[in-house]
Amino acid sequence: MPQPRFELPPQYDPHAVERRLYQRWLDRGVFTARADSSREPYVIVMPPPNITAILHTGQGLNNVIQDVLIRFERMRAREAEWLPGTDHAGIATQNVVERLVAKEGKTRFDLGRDTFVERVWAFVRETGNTILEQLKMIGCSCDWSRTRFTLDEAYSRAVREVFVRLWEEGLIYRGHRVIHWCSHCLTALSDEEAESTETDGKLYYIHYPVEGGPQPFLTVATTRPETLLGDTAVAVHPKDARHAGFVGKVARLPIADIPIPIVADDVVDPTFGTGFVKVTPAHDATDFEIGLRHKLEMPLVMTEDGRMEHATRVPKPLADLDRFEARERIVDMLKERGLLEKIEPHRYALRRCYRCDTIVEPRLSDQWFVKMKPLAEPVLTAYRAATFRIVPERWHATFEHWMENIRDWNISRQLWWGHRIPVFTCTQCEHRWADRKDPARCPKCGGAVEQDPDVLDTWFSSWLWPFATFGWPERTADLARFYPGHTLVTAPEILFFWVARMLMSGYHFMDRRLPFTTVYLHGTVRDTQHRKMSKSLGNGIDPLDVVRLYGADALRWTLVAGSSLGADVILDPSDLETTFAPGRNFANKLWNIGRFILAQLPERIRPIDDLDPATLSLADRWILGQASKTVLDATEQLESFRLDEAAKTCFEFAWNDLADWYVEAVKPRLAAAAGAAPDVAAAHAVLAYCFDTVLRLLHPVVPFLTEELWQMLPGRQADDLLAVATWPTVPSTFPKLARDSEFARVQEAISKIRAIRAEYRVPPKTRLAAAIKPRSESIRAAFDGERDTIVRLAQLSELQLDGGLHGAGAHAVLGDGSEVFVALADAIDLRQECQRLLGELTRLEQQLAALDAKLTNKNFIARAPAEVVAKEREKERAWRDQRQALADKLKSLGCS
RNA sequence: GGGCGAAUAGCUCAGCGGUUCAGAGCGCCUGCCUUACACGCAGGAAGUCGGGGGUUCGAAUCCCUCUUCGCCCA
Repeated sequence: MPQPRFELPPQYDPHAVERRLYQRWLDRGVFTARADSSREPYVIVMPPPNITAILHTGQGLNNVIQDVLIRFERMRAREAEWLPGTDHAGIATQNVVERLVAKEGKTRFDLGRDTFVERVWAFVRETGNTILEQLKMIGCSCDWSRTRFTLDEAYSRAVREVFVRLWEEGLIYRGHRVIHWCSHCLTALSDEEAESTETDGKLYYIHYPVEGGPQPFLTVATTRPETLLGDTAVAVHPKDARHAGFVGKVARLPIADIPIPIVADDVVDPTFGTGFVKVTPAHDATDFEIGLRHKLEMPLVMTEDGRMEHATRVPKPLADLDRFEARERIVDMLKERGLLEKIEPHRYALRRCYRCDTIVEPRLSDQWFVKMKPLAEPVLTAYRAATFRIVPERWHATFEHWMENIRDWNISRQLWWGHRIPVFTCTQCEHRWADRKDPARCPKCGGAVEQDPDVLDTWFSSWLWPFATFGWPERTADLARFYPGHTLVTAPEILFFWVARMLMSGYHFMDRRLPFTTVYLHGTVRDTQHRKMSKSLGNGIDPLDVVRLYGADALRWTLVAGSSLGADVILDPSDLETTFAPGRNFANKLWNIGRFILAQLPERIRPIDDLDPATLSLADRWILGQASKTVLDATEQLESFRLDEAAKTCFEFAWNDLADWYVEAVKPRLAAAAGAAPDVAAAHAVLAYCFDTVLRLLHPVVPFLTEELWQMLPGRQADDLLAVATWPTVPSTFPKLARDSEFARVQEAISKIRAIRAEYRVPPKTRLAAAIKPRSESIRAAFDGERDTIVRLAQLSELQLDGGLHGAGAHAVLGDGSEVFVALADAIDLRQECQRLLGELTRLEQQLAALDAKLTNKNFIARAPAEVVAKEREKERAWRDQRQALADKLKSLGCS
């Protein structure tokens, strides 16, 4: 026996290979796309994680999916660009650093704006690359040479350019209206950032005394009693007959004791509460509209940090109280005055800050807005014209609905960390304009200028990600080459925040070219109770723990194979062992398949298409056919984003076909390989080809393990890398090799014999004599050709193909009617044997009865497609053969 | 209140009109350390495909409805 070329440990050790291989890929620059390449580009831009983020499983899933796609296309000879980067995350980052500053007993106001911002920069410089480094640990093949940050100088120029252009186009305006305000972050939020959650709250019914009305008081219902201090009217629906007599009268606001008008307005929902609605224009968006229509006062009765404050409206005991304390106090005061009718439980949507979870307060203020309709409409049209698509398709309605009902975007944030809004105001002539450069003087009067103190919403920079990252507004080679991109992979949570806006900015600023052709929305990672994994719930899984325990490939495999297109991924944080066993087990299996095959292969292997088909066994032809099918299926599945199916297709080929059957079947041939018989050369060539092929197919999902094994295949050059090897295709010679499916008969015969052995408890090492009586001469040839395989895999001492064996034994019938006999002598129990065969016969007769009913049904014959009918007839023939064979067996055994 | 999705083996999920179609992985049972792998091999048990109604020659698969759960938008 020749010396094996490798001595490999029986268990795959991911840690030994991952770091080394990743470094090798980096050194060879295989992740770096070239703008001057002649290859067709394939571009993915990574959803930039927050600069402060550390990797969680959801991002792991997101990035592994992207990596599978980019590696697949890279192997398909596309110029693959996967652009990584981070997002400055205004609110989140500022919050993190504020907490650090707080530990020193200070606030950002103590430090002052410039010092604080410098502090954030220092923090970002120190920790900002954490998550990108973590992506390397899980194998992500990003083009690190093009890593971007939304506050990079060049990127900031793009943000400013976009702002100024929109300003010039009249799409940016100053709005005086009620916005969502976070009293913790002290900033305005967009509609999307104020997340609404169903909440169990209370509905308070409050009496407002009325002067000269039909009754001495009216009753309003509210969820926020403390806001009544800001009421400037009570409204009813104009057609509400119950309350018509009140309109035009004056109510007295409880506690504040201020007269307010009773008005009629269409927006009042007469079915809500009592039909009377308190109107608080400065603290409710709907009430603000009512206020405008009725020219009401709009007093703010709260401070920016959520405390009650107003010179005349907020009385002493309430002044300076937090809004929720004030609510309790006001309720008490109303009770004392007999003005609280009742409190009812009430379920309603409450908005919370998406960064700090504080309950958002609607608040009247001045903010910068972007007019969205002109940006959204062309994208909607393009979408309807199928210029790009969303997968899975079910997001269609959600996307359209949001785009159709798009609302203007509040882009100012009262923060310090971010892109300062480039709007300048002259302190003398009050001229106001947006500028690409910081102006020293007012261009109109030469007066001193002041810049708007606010910064832009972070999403106002990330919506430019697909082109600002490539150098826009400069006309760079990168931009020409890598815009527009192809696939955007993200979670549905940010479909509106980010995806829709990128589509709009891309269309608007990049000559009506959308930034990608496909938006792939994947699922959410949840625990076994279907709760989203989160830091606050403590139900997260640290992907790097998984890497340490089981390796990056096991993590990747579990995530990819475990999530079908767009479906949520359920993982058990309390049992990593069970959760990631499939990935670890498969990695180890593949390792061991390699361990065996690599030990068998000589230095020189015949190329697969050099083989003379005449020298191929049935098993050879079968496995090559399975390989072809696997290549075609896996490719098609990856192309249509069904990554889990692609993974499983390869899994089944590697494990069920190659390892369980082919490798076992060729062992005798390999063992007998003293000389260089053509038979052995063929086995080597087929093994090498199949293993090489499946490594290529699996590389996008489990890159480390496959690269490591692939390096060891014979004939590798020193600088060959699987990461840039070509994607398999089916050789043109294969169809005529692969046509034969007769190996399935051999498998079935072996399985039947094994089942008999198990049933009669034959010890594994005991070899039995067996006979097969083939149904036809061609079937006989198949069994004859794989005689050694059957003998080996069924643990036989001999195999006769002409029914030569008689006596006590067990019987079985194959699908095609061929008969199997296993000699068991004393071990046989005739009653058991009869029962078993009778059971099979009964099952078969039931199936046949159902089939007969189908075939005698005139409607079926008439209406079902001819090929379906033909297939059923064929099936019936085979089953009748089986039944006949079984009946004969029963008769010959004397069963009754 | 409107929209979307899910409900299939103990668990996590595939299958979404016709192939013995009721499947996979994990778990479970039986037997095996058969010189690639016990993270393995062989054999096996296990589900009236959430309930009801309909369309069809034929329904886990399409339609309606109900129940439960989840998500999004008011």
